[in-house]
Amino acid sequence: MKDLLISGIQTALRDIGVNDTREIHIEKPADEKFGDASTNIAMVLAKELKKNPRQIAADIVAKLPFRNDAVERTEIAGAGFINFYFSNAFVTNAVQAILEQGESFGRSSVGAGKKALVEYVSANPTGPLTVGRGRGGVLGDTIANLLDAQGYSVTREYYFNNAGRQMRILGDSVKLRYLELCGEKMDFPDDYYQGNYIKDIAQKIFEQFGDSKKEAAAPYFFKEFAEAEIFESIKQTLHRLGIRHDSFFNELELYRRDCDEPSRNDRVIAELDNLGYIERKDGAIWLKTSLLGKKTVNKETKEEVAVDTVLVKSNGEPSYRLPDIAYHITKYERGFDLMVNVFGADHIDEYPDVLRALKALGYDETRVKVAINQFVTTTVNGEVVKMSTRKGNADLLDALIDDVGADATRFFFMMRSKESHLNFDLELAKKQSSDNPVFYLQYAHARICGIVRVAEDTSGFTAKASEYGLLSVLAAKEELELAKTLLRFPEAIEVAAESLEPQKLINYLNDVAAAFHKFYVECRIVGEEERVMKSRLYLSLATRQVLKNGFKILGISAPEKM
RNA sequence: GUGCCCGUAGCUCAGUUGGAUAGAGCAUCAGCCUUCUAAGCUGAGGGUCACUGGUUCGAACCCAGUCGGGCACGCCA
Repeated sequence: MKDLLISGIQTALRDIGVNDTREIHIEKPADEKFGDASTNIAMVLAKELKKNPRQIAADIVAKLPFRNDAVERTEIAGAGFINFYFSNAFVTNAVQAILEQGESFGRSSVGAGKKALVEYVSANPTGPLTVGRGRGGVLGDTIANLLDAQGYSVTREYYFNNAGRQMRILGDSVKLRYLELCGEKMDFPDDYYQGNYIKDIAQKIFEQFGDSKKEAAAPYFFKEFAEAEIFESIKQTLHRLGIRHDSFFNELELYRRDCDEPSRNDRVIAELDNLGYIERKDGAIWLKTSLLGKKTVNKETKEEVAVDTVLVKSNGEPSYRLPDIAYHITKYERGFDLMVNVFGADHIDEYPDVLRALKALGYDETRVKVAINQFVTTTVNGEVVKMSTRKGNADLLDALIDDVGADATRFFFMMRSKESHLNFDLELAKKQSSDNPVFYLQYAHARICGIVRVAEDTSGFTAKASEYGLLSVLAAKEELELAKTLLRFPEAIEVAAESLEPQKLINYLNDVAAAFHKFYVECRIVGEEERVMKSRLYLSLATRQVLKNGFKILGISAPEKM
């Protein structure tokens, strides 16, 4: 529809002598009395044509080429808006198309033939997932679903590191707890992992091996045992939320040297060196981000200074930025056209360095999109609970799912814009289980299922494609309003996918549910004259289809009874 | 101090990328079930869109500055 309007306006513009390919903005007016769609093109042109915008609007309208009957009438209003009113026939025909397309309604082919990689969760296996991680996981999973709906071939990836200092501390923490179980009294350092899960893992080892591991002959035994346990629990938690990954990328891959071949990390250094972006100083290897536009301000002098970034520490170990760069290169090599990274606000300073390096190496860095989500503040009875895996008082994602269920958990994480801090009151979420916002949407779906069941039982209704034409009977205000809302679904997905904001899809589905509930209250279905009843049943079925398709993308269930 | 994010109704937040009278949920108040699910619908009250300037036909949205909150600023990841 939008395309039809735009091409029509372009034709009209040509006819009145405005010849350019400017973007024509079409929007849905806030107030229904201003029609179903409107454009501000006349006001945009007013300045350069030096004419009254209303006059320009009149000129355009006079030349609009709509020969078919999709647009019933066109009006000029306000300062020069051109408002379009769709015909009922156009709207009801489009609803028929929803029923015909079924599960594929809303899907698009704009990403067809393109490969997208979405990286999310990517927590190192040092402990159970926290509530904060859950938000990124849910957002990533849904963004992947959105891109899939846009036609992309999507790979979901989890990037992790099972080496390094953090993992050593993990192994040592488990070992200490284990030795305690073996009856040895010892101090447990503050900077070790304090969580109860450490004790649980130690207990498991003790039950399995008794005190036979006391001497810790294999230095990595505790670390590896703990890693396997924790990874399993992370996957289990993700599974409860319907989050899955197609591939797990181990950071160690980037360090591996096969038969004296340089590692991927080595190659990044060598290539950057060739390009003159490497400097060796103080025993470390630096990326000269000073040449790539990185600046900061000196605290004392308040002058802007260019700064460099360490890639390899003086002890010979790469800093995390080097493997990050190498990792991204594997994404390009694997042929991805779009790479989305979902991570928390604490990584906000990291990715610009990576992008700078990629650009310097000749990669198109605009193919990388970063979706930063702000933190989740968890409160209990109004008091903020701070999260820290190390401290062990973390509010665990699993506990949250136990409390409010998977649907509500997913929904809460997505219902706020990802740039906003999410205020998740655990007590409230528990209590709210009956008037939780997710139920507003699901209730609409369940209601439709109820109506259809009654229609089947009382009048032997079964949906038949040959009867879809009865939708043309629809005429009531609430019916048409609902129908028009349903038609916006493909655009809602597109906007949500492009902005990487699942929340925009939720807002749209809220409109659908609201429009349906209003329709339900005003328009009886079962018991009405047959043609009316059926037209309303088909409208309801189309609504159910849109809700169902939307829920699938959001990863929440579509209950038939509530 | 520097960078990013946020500041909109009593509370939690939307606001279609600069449009028409700024919206929803919760909370408060007043209505709607002998008929398909009242987890719903209708209405009322509630606003200096943090503040000050600027840009223009037009600003919650863009620019500059100020105030307040969060996060990050390491040869940790």
